Amino acid sequence: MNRQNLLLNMFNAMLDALGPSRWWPGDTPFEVAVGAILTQNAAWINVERAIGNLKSASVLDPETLYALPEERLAELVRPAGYFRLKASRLKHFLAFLKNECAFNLNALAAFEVMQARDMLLGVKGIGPETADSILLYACEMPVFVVDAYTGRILSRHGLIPEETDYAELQAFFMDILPEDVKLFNEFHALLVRVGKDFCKRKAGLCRDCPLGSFLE
DNA sequence: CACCAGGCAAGTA
DNA sequence: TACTTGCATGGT
Repeated sequence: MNRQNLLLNMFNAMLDALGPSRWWPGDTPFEVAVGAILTQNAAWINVERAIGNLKSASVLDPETLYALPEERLAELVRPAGYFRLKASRLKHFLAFLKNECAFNLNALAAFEVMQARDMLLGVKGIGPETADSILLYACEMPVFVVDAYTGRILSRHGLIPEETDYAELQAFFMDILPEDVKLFNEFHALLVRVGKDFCKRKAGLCRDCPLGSFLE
């Protein structure tokens, strides 16, 4: 079986088992981007609380959040953890949005994907996964998002070495798959769902994985 | 109680 | 370059 069919079969196995995902959760591209920063090393349920706080306070839009004092912002995003750090990162991102995008993420659509990616990576607090999540899920640009689950699932099924880094993992998908936003979106969403429900850090908690018989 | 969750940057050697 | 550490809340 060649590598492309391997990946597509893997995708279909997850899709058959779990159904389509309708991702990323968020009402607007800006909310998606904020969620991408808040979810760094945090449980999504806690990010939902933080976003709920921002909505309740009616501050979840670029201009209002830019003007909000950082201490007040930190207070609102507290449930997401690392709250002072994340308030600072959101402020860096908001300054970028104001200065480079006229407060509108759609401005990134004017650039090539990798150029937009480099711009985001220049923001302090935005690393590869956060940048790619914003590009794919908020801007609908074709980059494959890698996360902790991606490497864990692939290495546990013997497809890659455990120490494979972000760029290599991303290339593993992007060198093979067609450049398709919908495919990249659903593929990553399914990997996260499989990761959450079946592929915990402890290898023992890996029963009934949709990919369990995938490579037998 | 210990461990974990959709990372990232800064410091050390 | 390759490791290590700080950042923090809330669920299991």
